Amino acid sequence: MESPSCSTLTAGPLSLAAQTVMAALRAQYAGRIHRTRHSELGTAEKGRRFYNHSPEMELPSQPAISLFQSKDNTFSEWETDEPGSLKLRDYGLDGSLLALNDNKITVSGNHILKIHTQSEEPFPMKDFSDWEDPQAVPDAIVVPEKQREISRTKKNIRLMCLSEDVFKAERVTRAPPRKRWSFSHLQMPAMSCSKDFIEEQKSDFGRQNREGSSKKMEADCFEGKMETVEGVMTMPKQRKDQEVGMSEKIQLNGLWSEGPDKESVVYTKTTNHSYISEFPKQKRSASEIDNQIHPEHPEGVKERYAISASSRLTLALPSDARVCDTSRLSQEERVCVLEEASRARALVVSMVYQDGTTQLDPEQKPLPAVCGLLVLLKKSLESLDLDQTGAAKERVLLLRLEQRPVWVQQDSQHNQDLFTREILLQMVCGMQSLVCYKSKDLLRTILRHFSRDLSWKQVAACQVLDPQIAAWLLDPADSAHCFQDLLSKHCSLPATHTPAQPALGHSKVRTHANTHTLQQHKQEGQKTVTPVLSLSLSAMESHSIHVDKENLKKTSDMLGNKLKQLEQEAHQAAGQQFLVSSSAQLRLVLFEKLRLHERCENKKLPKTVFKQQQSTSEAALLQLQDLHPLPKIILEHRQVKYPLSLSLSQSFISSTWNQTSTVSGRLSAKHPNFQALPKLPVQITKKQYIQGKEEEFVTVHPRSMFIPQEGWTFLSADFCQVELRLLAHLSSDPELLRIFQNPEADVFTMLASQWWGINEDSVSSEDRDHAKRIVYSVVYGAGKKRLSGILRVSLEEASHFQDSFLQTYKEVQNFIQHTVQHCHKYGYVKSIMGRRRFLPHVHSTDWGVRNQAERQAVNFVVLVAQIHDELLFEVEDSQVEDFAVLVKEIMESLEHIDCLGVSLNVTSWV
DNA sequence: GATCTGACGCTACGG
DNA sequence: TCCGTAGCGTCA
Repeated sequence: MESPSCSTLTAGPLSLAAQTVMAALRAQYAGRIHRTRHSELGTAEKGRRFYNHSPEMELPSQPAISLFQSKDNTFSEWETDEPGSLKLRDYGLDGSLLALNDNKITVSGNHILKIHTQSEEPFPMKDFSDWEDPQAVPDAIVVPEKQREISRTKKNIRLMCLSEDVFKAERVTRAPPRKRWSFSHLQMPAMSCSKDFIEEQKSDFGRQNREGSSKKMEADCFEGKMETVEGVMTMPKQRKDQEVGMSEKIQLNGLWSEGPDKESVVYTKTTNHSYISEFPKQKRSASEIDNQIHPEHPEGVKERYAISASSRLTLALPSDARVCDTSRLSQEERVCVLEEASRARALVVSMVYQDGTTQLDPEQKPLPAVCGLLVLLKKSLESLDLDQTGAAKERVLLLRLEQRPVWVQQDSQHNQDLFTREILLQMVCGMQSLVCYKSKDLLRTILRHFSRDLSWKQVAACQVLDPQIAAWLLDPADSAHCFQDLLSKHCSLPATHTPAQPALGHSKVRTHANTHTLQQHKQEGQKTVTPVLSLSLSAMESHSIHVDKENLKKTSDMLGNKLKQLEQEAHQAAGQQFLVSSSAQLRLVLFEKLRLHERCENKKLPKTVFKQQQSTSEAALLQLQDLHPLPKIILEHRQVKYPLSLSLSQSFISSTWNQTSTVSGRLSAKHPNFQALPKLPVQITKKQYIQGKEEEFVTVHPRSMFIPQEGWTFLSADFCQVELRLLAHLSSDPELLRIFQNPEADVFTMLASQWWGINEDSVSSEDRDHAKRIVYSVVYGAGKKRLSGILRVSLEEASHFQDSFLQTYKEVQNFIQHTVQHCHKYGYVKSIMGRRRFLPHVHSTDWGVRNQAERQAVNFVVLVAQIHDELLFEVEDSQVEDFAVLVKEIMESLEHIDCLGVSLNVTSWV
């Protein structure tokens, strides 16, 4: 409100453009695909699902081949089941199907070729007999000549040459998305089969077949919903001499003891006929439920392939005149549509998932596979009549993102794919704005879809406008959970936009800003970051980092041993058995059995936050460690335990980055949280019980578990003490500024050396880290008690340190006071980049609550770093030097923003 | 009886 | 009575 950019934006009513964009999204939301709920299905449909095919349906070659390929979340096509056959699937890091055990499989990159044998045996033993040794699998795979031929003529399909590229079990174990069992290092995917299907096979299907009926059935195998199936197979209690193929072998290997899930597929072998299994009883996925029976029988093989998820999707689409299924357009019409797209002012997009939901629906826990995009071609940003009469004028395109086997594609289908590409390129490389809720997911999908033909660099100029981010910018603390929330929160009709609702106004304003050009975005720094960032994030998520599995195995074994040893020591010291990792049990031992707290009355031991019990935290144990050997053992145990708990089971990992989850404007990462990997190496004493041997120290670097690909190098660059520099700038404290004038100086090292009275050179990284924490805690208002706890000094000393710190840096204190005052006055604080945080609690009458808000205020203003201060790149060896210089230049150039009073120093190393 | 779930405690990380 | 992220483990 006080800044010029804001006042111009907030003063006026909601702009037409903003309203239009939101209306567009709302209209799209209204036109979402209807789903049939589970409860709406007749009971007869609940247990089975099948599709009808014409009798003349033939597979393209003998033996039949089907290609499974998906770069989205899961695979998109399911092949007709042979009677009673069972399928084991596995999914890759990106959710793509890696393997399907139906008799014989082979894997190549993202492509899966499945080869049916015409065997009568559902599970010919020979095919799986070698799976115990994954290396031997290729021998079991037969690739007929004919299929090799196909692979050679159709460039899109790469058939892995078995003799050259050995099928390794590791390929199968790559990045299991969810829980699964392990089979030595081969992890088992899940199996699915429908009981009803089998039974129908026996009765209906068999009879009809004999009668020459045109019906042929296909089992629904929980398409695209692995989690319902995965890890849910219960194994038969049969004799092992009854051949049940691979699954049985697993059981024989004792792996299923880990706990089959009763609720899911139960698999049994009966003596007289085939296998019986049941559907999961509860966890029916939306896609199972939504799959509709196709009302018409498509004819012929090529059509047969068209009955995939997206065609079912089309059937489920409401008869919305605006939706234009691009697959049904003629070539001429496509040209027209392309024209129209290029003329559009903005493209409003949302992804359609395989179960018929879209990005605008509430998010499901496991995201279904993407099978299409809805693209609204906005002709103008001014028209507001979208919901009413003008609705039909603006086209909504439905683009399918599935991939079909090349050999079943007709020319028209091929053309359609080209067309889809064209539109997508228009979207990401074109001049018009791209509006998308959760744009990161969209960009990631597109990048994956075109993994070979499109680099993230090509879409770098893409102008994505994301309402989710816009809403978050307005009120980071209260982010809407789904699009509908967002709509109801910010986008009620313009009439509700009253001056009494400043927050509402803001959101619309931001949306407004989003619909405008980047120049306007530049008025507030964060807006320029927004679109670019979601692109970067999607690129980051598409990239995975290798895990050094050998190293990992070695160290985790070592840590495991150490852990056991420490456990024993702890039990000895305590004089009883107890669960070392349980803080509750430890509390009993420390404070009820040993009563250690009574022996340190002069020190106040920390309490737990909620229950005000004796804490067993590090701070508490440190105070107790001189009284008894146990605390020390526990401390070491925890030190060892943590890195072990982070053990990864994958060869490649890639985090999910969330831009909108934090109130502070930073990024957060999940699965794994790369940001929280221990930075410092952990030193572990490896005691040798063999006489005459010295104690051995082993250092574990958790971050060394990640290795660059061959020929590439990690390049890390970070800002030096951004926050403290920022504090210096904000407070204009002469002392602090003086320190930063020396580019070589490391503040924390200096402080540490002063504090402990040692030479700067002998300050260890731990000392430095310690000093860092102290400085920040003092600056951000830690109490004297807290400080004495951190420093392990008396209250007086801590108090003295605090006073002297604030005396030395007087302006810092002024700055803190000023910030608090500002917060009291306006109810919010603003960071250097213009981001606001509202802190209603500053007006609280509760002293504690108010103080907390005040601390948060100070913290927030300085917590400006949008991203953490370190950037990690994976760079080709040959370019490392040049790249390092470039990165340093770019990062240091940021100091010009807002005429920062201090220079930003960037260090980089390889 | 096995399994799931949410609250809580603690520990990393970042600043 | 520094703050704010994620993640793991225990326990009811």
